[in-house]
Amino acid sequence: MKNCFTIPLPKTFNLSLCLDCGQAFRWRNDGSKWHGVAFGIYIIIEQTKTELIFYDCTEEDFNSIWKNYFDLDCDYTKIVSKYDDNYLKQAVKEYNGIRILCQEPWEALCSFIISQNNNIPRIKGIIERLCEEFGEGESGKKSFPSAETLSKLTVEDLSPLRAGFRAKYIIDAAQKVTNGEIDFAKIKTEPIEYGREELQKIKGVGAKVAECTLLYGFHKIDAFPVDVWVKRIMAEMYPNGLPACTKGTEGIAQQYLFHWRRMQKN
DNA sequence: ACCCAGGGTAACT
DNA sequence: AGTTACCATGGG
Repeated sequence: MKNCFTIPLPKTFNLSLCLDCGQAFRWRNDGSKWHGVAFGIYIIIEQTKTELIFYDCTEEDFNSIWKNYFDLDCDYTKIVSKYDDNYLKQAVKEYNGIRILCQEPWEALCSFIISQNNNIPRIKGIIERLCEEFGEGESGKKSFPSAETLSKLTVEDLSPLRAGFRAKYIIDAAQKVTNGEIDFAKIKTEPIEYGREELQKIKGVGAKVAECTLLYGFHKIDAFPVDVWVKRIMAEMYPNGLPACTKGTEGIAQQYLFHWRRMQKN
């Protein structure tokens, strides 16, 4: 039995906001604790006033997975302190501690293919069924199914997911990733424009899904996904574009604005 | 019954 | 090059 691993609470960090702001879809909360799976590892995490507790977690697992997953080497305090306009300041004031998680590229790609013309509760349901049906491990703790696994399936095989017209897109993405048509290693190292072009070769991947994949799966924090909420934000608040203080970190500004706008009624 | 959801595609002007 | 119907599904 592993022990738990505890670290002092990082600055500009809020566990609930990181896990439930619409960037990752496999986390559930149970009182003050959050549980979920990333990189094939099941974990329970709790944030207290002063600490972050990783249950059943070794220091090795923390260093090799969770430290990176929560982007703990990035100084978000420095980034958000640059915000010099009232909307961004307000979003950070209300939702301080959102970070861009470093998810697995395939999980991010597949998840945001599922997200198209869909809502977050339903996205979570489809992904949960996807993992239960085709992932590996104990029920409730299963890994996200690999592209290789899904590449061998048919649209009919995916019918239990109730993913609708997105099922064929999932299969096409899995095949292109598995047969090397899409090269994740190169997308990671090349400038963002390369990933934009490559990812959109997948059926059902347009500009927005590509942008989400680059932001959440490849940690390209200058990616700027524009969904219906961000579209509203840009029309209502930034008709002349994002303020200059977000240059190079547009994806982080996007996450604060997206969550802030989505949480307010109307 | 109608509208919307972290959109994209194909078929139109 | 810029619009528009349509795509499955489920909640409000």
